[in-house]
Amino acid sequence: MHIRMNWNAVNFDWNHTRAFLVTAEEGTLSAAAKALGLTQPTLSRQVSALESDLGITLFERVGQRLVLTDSGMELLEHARLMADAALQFSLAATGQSQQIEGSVIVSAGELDAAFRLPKIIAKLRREEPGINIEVIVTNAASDLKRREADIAIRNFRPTQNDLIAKKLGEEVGWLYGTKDYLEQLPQFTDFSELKDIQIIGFDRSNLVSNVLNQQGWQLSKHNFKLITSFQLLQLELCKEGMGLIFFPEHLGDNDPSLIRAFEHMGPVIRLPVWLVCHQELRTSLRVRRVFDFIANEFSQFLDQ
Amino acid sequence: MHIRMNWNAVNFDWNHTRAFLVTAEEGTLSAAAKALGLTQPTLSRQVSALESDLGITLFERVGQRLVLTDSGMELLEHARLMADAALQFSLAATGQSQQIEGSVIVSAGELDAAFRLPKIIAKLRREEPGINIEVIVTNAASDLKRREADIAIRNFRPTQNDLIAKKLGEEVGWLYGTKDYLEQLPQFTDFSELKDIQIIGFDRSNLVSNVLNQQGWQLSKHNFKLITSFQLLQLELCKEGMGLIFFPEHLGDNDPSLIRAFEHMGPVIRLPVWLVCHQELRTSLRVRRVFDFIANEFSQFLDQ
DNA sequence: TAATTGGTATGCATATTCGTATGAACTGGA
DNA sequence: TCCAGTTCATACGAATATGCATACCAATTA
Repeated sequence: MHIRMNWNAVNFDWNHTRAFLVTAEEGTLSAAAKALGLTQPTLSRQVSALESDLGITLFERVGQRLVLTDSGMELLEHARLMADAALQFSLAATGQSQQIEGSVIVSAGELDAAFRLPKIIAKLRREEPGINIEVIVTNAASDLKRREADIAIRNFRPTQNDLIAKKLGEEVGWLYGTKDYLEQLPQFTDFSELKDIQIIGFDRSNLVSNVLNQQGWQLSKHNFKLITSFQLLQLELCKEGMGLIFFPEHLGDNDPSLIRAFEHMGPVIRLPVWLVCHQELRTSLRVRRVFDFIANEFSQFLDQ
Repeated sequence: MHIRMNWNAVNFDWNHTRAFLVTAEEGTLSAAAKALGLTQPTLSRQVSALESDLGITLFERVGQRLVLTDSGMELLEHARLMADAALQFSLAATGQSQQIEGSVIVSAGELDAAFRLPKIIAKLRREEPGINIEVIVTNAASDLKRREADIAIRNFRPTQNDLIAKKLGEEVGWLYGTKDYLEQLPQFTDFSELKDIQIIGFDRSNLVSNVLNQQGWQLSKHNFKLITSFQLLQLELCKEGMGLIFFPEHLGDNDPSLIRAFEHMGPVIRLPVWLVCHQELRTSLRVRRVFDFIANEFSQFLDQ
């Protein structure tokens, strides 16, 4: 028995709802337009049309800014849910897509993006010219659930169970420095004799120093006089002899201007490297191809 | 900190998703078209466009019927969820819409209330049956700030800068009288010969006589033996041949019993007509709707 | 006060989408 | 086999939505 459904309630322009949502989230029509690849007048008219359709004023036009009305705030929640559903739809659609042509978004850190991905992507492009690759370079982990990326390279095991992940190996990290910098360090028998050593840090969090101090170092803020989260700048500062950096083994060893510091103490840290992907995308031929390709190629850079 | 969202994943045509859903649920494009108030070719194209966008075949065109593919069936679930969200959005919207309670209060003068508003309100009621109109008829300007009215028709530019106003045009005012009354007036070459002419006045203020005297008349209290601020009484008294009245052009010309007096001298006065609105225009679509409607309809009565 | 910046709304030419009309393919029954 | 009744796809003129240019407005800066 077929139930005759009533579609009247959903018979409004869903795209206008998206226009409303993105405008509310981005704060301005202009920003929303840029985010959606449309123009500001179009967004303006779409939002107005939605207001007219619903019989509700969603935004107060106060001065140069749009401010959500109470009604608008109420509806924004529902619009978010609708967008979530749309996102799931999109994910599922990409997962169902069996055509190899299309684009895949890969999220990676700066070092991977700069030193390892170029060759991998070049090789992939040669083998699969139909696949376009977009690389998002970020320190923070991209949100795969929000679909900021299809595939991500990460240094921790993913927790969310709707993600599929493959451990590619382990990243071995050493401290590196220039030959000159290391030679001018005092011969030491105790870590306290290295109190003036300079390490170029990531940020003000004590992540690196904590790890090192656990191994007997006695590091404080004194030892991190240069701080940047941009790792390529860290590298160049190190090459200028400004201090040591924390760097992956395969990259550091291949750079003739870098030398392992305190090699006899062994590597500073071993980090797992995971390749992560949304579960829905497992069935996508295209995403799977890129996933497997990166997994295969990446291993050469890692300890197994 | 503001999280920069990625809207690419939801940047497909949501309406096409609805087209797909309804088509799948209804079984045929024709039925879906009827359900959505569209036509079958439109649905056909929207579904095709979605298939093209996603790179997926949603339906197998087998014979006269569309049959869902496996991918289509998979995606149908997600489309349903999206429609559920859309339904909730719609329900919330209509709830919010009805939550804007109270009627729209319009303030107008007697002449506008008696002669011009009836047709406008009737037409508005036909187009917007949900909007109740309350009309406040007053000579004095209603205080919008105290919300004695939402919308007011006025003859002067509003001073309070937080009110929204729109100039509708200009009211052209003449002196009118009955044919009989005008014919019994003496032929005159000088205003002094009209010292017994009767003009039905508004009140004891000299507003009208001042204006006329500036144009060469020599009027005094003698000429205002009948005074009432009730303009409809003025009109009826005039029609009884009791004297002249000061009356808007479009109203006077349309009344067969009235004739312009001293037409060769030109209109007595031109007054601007402003439509002014309470702050609530910003939050209430209904107020805005009435405002725009009156603004549009009123123009026919005025010089631009 | 004037210029600049960053925002929204509007007029207009254009590109896209839609509806009407029509055609083609399939189903079921005479 | 033919016909009536469906259904989906295509062509084309009309309606609609879009983008560009611009007006306009508020806030900030010189």
